[in-house]
Amino acid sequence: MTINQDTFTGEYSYSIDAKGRVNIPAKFRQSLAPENDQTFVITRGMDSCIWVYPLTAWQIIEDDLKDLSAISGINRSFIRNTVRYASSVAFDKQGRIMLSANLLDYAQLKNDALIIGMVNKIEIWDPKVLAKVDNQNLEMDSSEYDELADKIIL
Amino acid sequence: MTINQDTFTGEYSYSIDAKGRVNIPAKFRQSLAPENDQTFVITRGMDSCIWVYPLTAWQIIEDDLKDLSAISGINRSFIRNTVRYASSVAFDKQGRIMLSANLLDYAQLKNDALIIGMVNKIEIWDPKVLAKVDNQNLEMDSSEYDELADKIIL
DNA sequence: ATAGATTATGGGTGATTGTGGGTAAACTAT
DNA sequence: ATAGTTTACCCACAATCACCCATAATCTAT
Repeated sequence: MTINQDTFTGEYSYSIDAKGRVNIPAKFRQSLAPENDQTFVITRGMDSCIWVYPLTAWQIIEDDLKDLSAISGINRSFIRNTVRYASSVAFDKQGRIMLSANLLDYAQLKNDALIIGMVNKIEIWDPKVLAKVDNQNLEMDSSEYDELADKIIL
Repeated sequence: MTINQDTFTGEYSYSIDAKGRVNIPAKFRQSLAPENDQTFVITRGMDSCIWVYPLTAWQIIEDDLKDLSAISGINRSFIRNTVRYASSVAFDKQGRIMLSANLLDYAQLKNDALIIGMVNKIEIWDPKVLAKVDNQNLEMDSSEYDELADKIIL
């Protein structure tokens, strides 16, 4: 029934239409807390994908950034790189959000999108790009993986 | 739809016309709090760019500057360089502000401008200048950067 | 199994936005 | 004062976007 709010799990396959719109899975929309006002913040992910945050989760990040003094050059460049590609988007009556050409290009998205719940955020991938990244990860040394396994009991 | 007021994110590409006018992104104009009276304060940034503050935010900075001791040389030069070139500008019916020849020259702006939301302020860059600064930052020592990344969980 | 509700996808249209230019008032410098 | 320059305000247009409706596929509940 009602699981944790603003928490997302599962993988969904959607299409991107000619206008650059993509559907947010109904389950994700339903678990979005009301105070988000049907609004997400989308930005570049650290891999070649798009990150999607609930609005309120992103505002916490912004508040942290506000506390950084702009006198420090490192702070300025950190703020710039974090915020630069972020924008808030409300989903329409059909549950879709619009993706900018910039983000579509960055994530190499064309017609199809894989949408993945990442607990506190959502990732939007091009299927082929994700498959490639998955393969690279398989070849990685698994020691780091084991480290995590100690921390998180499945 | 009402996100945080006086908070800016995202990157936008605009052109500077022959009269030295540049558009403030519609999203930024909308998130500007009404008490600012459609007015920003523009001044030289600490990088080669123009900083744009909501009027009320700038007034707070001025108050803070009053409290800074003038004994410190750093303080004096900071006050001098930030306040010296500051002026308030209201945007016109089309949402544009005028940039003085002095500021255009400082930021090496010609025909194109990248406008970046920096949470509590806005930066106006020449695209090539920003690209160069981005590259310099990549080469910088990243330990301080990692420290920030530890504090602010994305 | 069937009817009703929900969901995914496509398209149309009016409003908004970005950009260019025009004109008259305000200001400068002779 | 006058001529030249700059600024403020106005209108125009093309491109984009937000919002609405339509339809087919899928899910839900009896």
